[in-house]
Amino acid sequence: MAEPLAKAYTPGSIEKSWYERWEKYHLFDANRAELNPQDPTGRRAVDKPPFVVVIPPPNVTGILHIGHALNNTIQDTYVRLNRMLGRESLWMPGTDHAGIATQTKIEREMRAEGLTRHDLGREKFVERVWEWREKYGGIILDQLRALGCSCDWRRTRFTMDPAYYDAVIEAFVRLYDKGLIYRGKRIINWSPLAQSALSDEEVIHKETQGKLYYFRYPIVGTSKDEPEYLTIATTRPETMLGDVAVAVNPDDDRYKHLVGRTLILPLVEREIPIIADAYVDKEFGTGCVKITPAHDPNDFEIGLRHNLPQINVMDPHGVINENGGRFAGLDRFDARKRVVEELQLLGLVDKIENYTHSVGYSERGGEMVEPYLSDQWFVSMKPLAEPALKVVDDGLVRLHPERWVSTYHHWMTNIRDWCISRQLWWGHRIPAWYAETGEIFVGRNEAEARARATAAGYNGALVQDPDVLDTWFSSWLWPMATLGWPEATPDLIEFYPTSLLSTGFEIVFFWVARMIMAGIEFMPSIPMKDGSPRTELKDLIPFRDVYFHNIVRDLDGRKMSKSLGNSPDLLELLARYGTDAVRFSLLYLAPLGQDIRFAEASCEIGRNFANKLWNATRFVMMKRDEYQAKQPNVEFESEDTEVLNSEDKNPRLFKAGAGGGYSGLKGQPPPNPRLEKAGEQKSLADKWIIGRANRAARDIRKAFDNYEINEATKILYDFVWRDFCDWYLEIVKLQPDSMPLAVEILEGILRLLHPIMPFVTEELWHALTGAPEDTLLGRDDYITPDTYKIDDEAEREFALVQRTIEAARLVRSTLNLAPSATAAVIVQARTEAGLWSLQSTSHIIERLTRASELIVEREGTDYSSREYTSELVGGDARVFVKIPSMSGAERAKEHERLSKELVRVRAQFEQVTAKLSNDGFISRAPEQVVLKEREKQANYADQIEKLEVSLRELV
RNA sequence: GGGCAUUUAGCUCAGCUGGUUCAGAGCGUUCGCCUCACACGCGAGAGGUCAUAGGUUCAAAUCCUAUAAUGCCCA
Repeated sequence: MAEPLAKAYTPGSIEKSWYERWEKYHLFDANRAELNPQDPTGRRAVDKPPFVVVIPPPNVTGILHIGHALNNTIQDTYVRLNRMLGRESLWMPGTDHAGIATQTKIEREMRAEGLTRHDLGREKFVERVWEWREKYGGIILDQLRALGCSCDWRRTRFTMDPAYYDAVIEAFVRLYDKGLIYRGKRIINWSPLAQSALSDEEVIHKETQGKLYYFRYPIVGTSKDEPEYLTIATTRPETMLGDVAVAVNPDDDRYKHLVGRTLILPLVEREIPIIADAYVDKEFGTGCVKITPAHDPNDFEIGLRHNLPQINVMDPHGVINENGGRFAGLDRFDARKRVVEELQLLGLVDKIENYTHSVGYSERGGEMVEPYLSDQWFVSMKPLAEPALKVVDDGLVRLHPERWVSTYHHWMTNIRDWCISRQLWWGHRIPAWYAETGEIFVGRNEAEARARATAAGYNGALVQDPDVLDTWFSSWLWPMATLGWPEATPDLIEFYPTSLLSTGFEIVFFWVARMIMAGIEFMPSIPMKDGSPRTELKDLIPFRDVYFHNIVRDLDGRKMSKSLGNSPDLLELLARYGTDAVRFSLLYLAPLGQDIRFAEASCEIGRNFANKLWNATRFVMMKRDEYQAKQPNVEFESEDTEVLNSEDKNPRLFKAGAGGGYSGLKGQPPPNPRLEKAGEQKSLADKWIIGRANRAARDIRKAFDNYEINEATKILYDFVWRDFCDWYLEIVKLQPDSMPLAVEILEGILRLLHPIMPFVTEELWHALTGAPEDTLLGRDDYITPDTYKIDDEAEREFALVQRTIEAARLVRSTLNLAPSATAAVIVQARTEAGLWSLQSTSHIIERLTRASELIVEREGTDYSSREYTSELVGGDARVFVKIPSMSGAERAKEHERLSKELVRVRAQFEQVTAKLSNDGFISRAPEQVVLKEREKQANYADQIEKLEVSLRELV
């Protein structure tokens, strides 16, 4: 006999010990069948495709926040669900090296010691980063364990692992050799703080209150009747030092005639041309735009079109350089002031207006980003984007929610080249070597670069590019490289493409789109399982389904973030409420495509639910033991039996997938002594709960399939709490022979819940079934619904019983009857079928309405009187409760209640009557609907009559 | 400026394909209860002009149009 359970659920110790056992018995280990026939899990489904998820690699410097908790709970739920469905399930964990974030963190640490990275030198610095990562890099993975994540930890990968490093270099070399990677001078987003380029995606544009300055540039050689100046407008005065032209719109009649003339650039005294370019907006400012190719991306493009020079006036620290003449040495913001001041002295400032415009800031450091001309490496995106767009358009890769497809489409068709070089030391060093001649040789290592140089006839010195690659240039290979790419490893062949990617939509372009491109570009070199070439897009894509999870906000709608300080300490939250509770609560609150408003107290939903489940199990176990003591012929056993495996001998009422499982019940349930219908073995309540259980199981699967995770969670919550606990367990107290069924339903509930609440369900399942320690629910079968057992008729019939009981309770409550007090109850059914339902459950009604005596009969006698008060059960039944000692005050209260009801019913009667007197309705609405309305009308009329009698008699 | 989404009870949100006694759940709140699993609980109640204005329809929380507010993405 099992140990009695504690009165309340305390998660702490249970969680730790179960996680250890799951690892001990290899629950999380995914294995390739043909490679490992002696699989320790002893369960292999070669006939089903594997289920694979790669974790969005958390940043090594990070700690788990609430958004991670949600995303990883979603992944774990799907992985565990599919594992229980018998698919070989792999959840690949790992972290990325987060170039900028990590380097910044270490440098900050060093600053405290008075050191810079240059004091250490590149090699020593990188060594120090590695030391840091050995020490702290695993923290976030341990936190994922605390969350219950069932990752295959043996396979944990890091983007700087030697093999992964090589994969990144391999990808670079292949793209370079194909001509898809090039080096060039471009305007990039420069962070003066990080001293590095940032990709477009790392820059956040914010509306910023600035000024619009109007400057006059003197025109060269003006005649008397011409204006002396051309006035331009700019938000960044300091860049005028690098101006090389002023552009006007070719259709602008105001300036048409000036095109081809020249201006004197004030302060610098450089003569620059007036050009015409369609880019210029006639309406903006004065219609004249200064052109600074080295400091503005649009100007850069115009400069190229017009063969203009590029004059860079700033150094990497944002300080004006020698090209700025006497302004050299000034910080960019000081230079701005000085330029304006000097122009004012010259009388060349026309006006200065307040102006709100969009300015780029670094996502990471928050500093203002400088558009900056420099030598960088780029990936040509157009050729990669095309097929990556197609696979989403064609539905080979499905996005959830689907509306992201159009956003994806828009981005992919307007894609710009990807700047992949970063001026950092921590990361994958660009495998390019420069010759003294200026030639570039790219190779997988120095030897290869040297060989290529030699082949090209160069034998001099080679110097490697000092820069590293963008972190995303490594993580875009994540689904492939974690499985072994570029080698055709068995893992890669078995588990690629993966099944599901769950991530936040804010990185759809950083990461999701690029992984799709990488898969299509690089996977053709990996053969299929049967050795044939991999050619079809469906085999090249990195994943089938992409789920964009919700953003977690606080109750004020602000995004939870470290900087705002509104994000709860997750580990503390897990400790306080229990991991299962937090997981359940997050999923319960997470509708598809909507943000979550989360407060710590939201975790009470899950905590209370876990406790409810715990107590339901505790109760069922107690009752089962009692029942067993009285029914020695029915054995509850912990061992699985062949009987349960055979559908013919014992069709289970609510059954786990393929293998049966542990209901703790051996043999057939005994015949139920309360037979309601000839030939029927099960009571109405039994048929009802079986139907409800199978309905829930069906709807849950459907919800999971549609990524309506919160829907699945709600169905479970309602079924367990409302149907099973509120009703069925109360009934089991009254019909003990339903005990075996209750055990079976509960056992199924634990299975259904396990992917969401793995700890408590595993614990309770073992307590309930007595399964041995190494037999894990997490590896057992999920519930396969039998839709034919969904019993609409039983649900209708039982609903009448429920509503009848509720009606009686309402009367009792209105009259302040203590729960312990009993009263005589008369239940009248309107139809024969209703009568049967109510009679067959009279033992239930009697108890749950606290009836001292109960009469169930057909409608007829109206008992309304000073002793009897009544409540209508819709139009289907009526309940009388006998209160012989009703006081005047109580009668008044009851009178008020019934009067209100009468008002309500009359209003409904009016409404239906109005509808039915509408000729349009009668003639155009479907016959069924009209009939139903007529029925309603008759019903309401009847109810009105009854209420009127009741009210009269009550006085 | 372009696009997407949201607006239903005090709060957080369901309500799918127009018609189910359609206006719901949880939290909060009010009343009564330690009713032999659970006070992290049980029973009962109060509480909403479904953002606004039009339209389609026999019939609109639901479909269409416009407007407003809020949020996000892109420029």
